Amino acid sequence: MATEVKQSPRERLLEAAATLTYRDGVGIGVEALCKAAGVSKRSLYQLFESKDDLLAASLEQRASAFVVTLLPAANDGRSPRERILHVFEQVELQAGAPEFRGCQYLAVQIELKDQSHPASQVAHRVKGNLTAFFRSEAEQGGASDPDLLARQLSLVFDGASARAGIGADNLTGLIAPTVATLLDAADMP
Amino acid sequence: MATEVKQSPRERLLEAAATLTYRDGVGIGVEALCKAAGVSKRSLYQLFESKDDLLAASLEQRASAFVVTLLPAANDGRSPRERILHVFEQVELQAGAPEFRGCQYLAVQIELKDQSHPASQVAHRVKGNLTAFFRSEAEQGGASDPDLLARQLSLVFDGASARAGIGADNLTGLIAPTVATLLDAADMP
DNA sequence: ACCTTCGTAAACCGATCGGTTTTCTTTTCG
DNA sequence: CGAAAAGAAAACCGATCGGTTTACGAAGGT
Repeated sequence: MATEVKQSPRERLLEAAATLTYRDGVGIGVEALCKAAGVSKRSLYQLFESKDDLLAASLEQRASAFVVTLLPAANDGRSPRERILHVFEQVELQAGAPEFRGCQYLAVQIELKDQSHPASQVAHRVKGNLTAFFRSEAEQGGASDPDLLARQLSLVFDGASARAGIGADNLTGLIAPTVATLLDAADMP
Repeated sequence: MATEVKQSPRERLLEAAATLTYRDGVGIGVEALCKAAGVSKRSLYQLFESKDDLLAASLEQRASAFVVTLLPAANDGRSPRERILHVFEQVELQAGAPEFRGCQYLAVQIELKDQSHPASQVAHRVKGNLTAFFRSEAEQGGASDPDLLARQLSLVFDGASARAGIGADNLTGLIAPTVATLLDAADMP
């Protein structure tokens, strides 16, 4: 039983917004968004309050895909250390793709420069969730300072995806040893 | 003897471009730039080819201030380890300022999303210079893998300033132990 | 004093911005 | 089938974009 093959205008708009905003930035015009989604501007403004609202909603929807792609399954048999390393393996994997441009949640916040923008707040929450995941695993794994380790891992996550996104580093042979060093220093087996 | 107290239109434009672009993003209009600089659009386009050219030139000029602020003096008596730590102390210091928005060179590259843009290329070079500084100090300090260490430190630099810039972390108690851990792991005394 | 140079202010250009409205076609459902 | 709702296409709105041009005032050197 397949899920609907046909996407609703709403779904097409959300997908187009996520894709084009990621590629071209939040400055992308609504005209281009509508064209890519095959949806009229009229429909857009019936479904969403504004372009900002659409952007926030598209980030919100992508959040689930974001965690599904990066995070390990809820209770696989692996150790917290392995589960943390899994996240960074995924990052390195994604960074290999030619269209990779870094973490979209970080990019949106940097581009908007307005913490009160609805899309910025969604991005802030998503990033907070990732840090919370790291902290939870750190506690589970008996890290000496779970909070510090979670912040360090988040820092590496953002630094790595940002530098890969701007072409400053290709990450090969970089993330794994860095994360391992931090985990070791936190006495996390 | 003081340098000219009066700034030329060129200098005022470069400063306004750096300041306003950092605060509002590269999407800032030329009208606003001219107004802030107290310079007419006519003069702008006599002094610079285009807005993109002005942006690139302003980043170029700020590059020297960037290194002067962050990097230690050429041959102070300190050890490479201390000289590296000095950079991160400066970052943590800057991040405390309320108007801090992260590294402007990273922000410009993320906002432009175009590696061939003249301003992106300036930013790329500046970032490369910082990595080169780290590598040079790492070699001087006898790090086991100077190239790896330099990439790790650049990653921490960008991750830290980005996360501080978007308000995801205030960096207190984070950078120093992280950098120390990486230096230790590289056997750099 | 004169003329040239430099620079500001402001009008102007076509294009595009986010957003609204009108018109016409397609779909849906009783 | 026929009415009603949905949606696409496109004209339209005022504002603003990057960039050009015109017109006029304030210097500067001789």
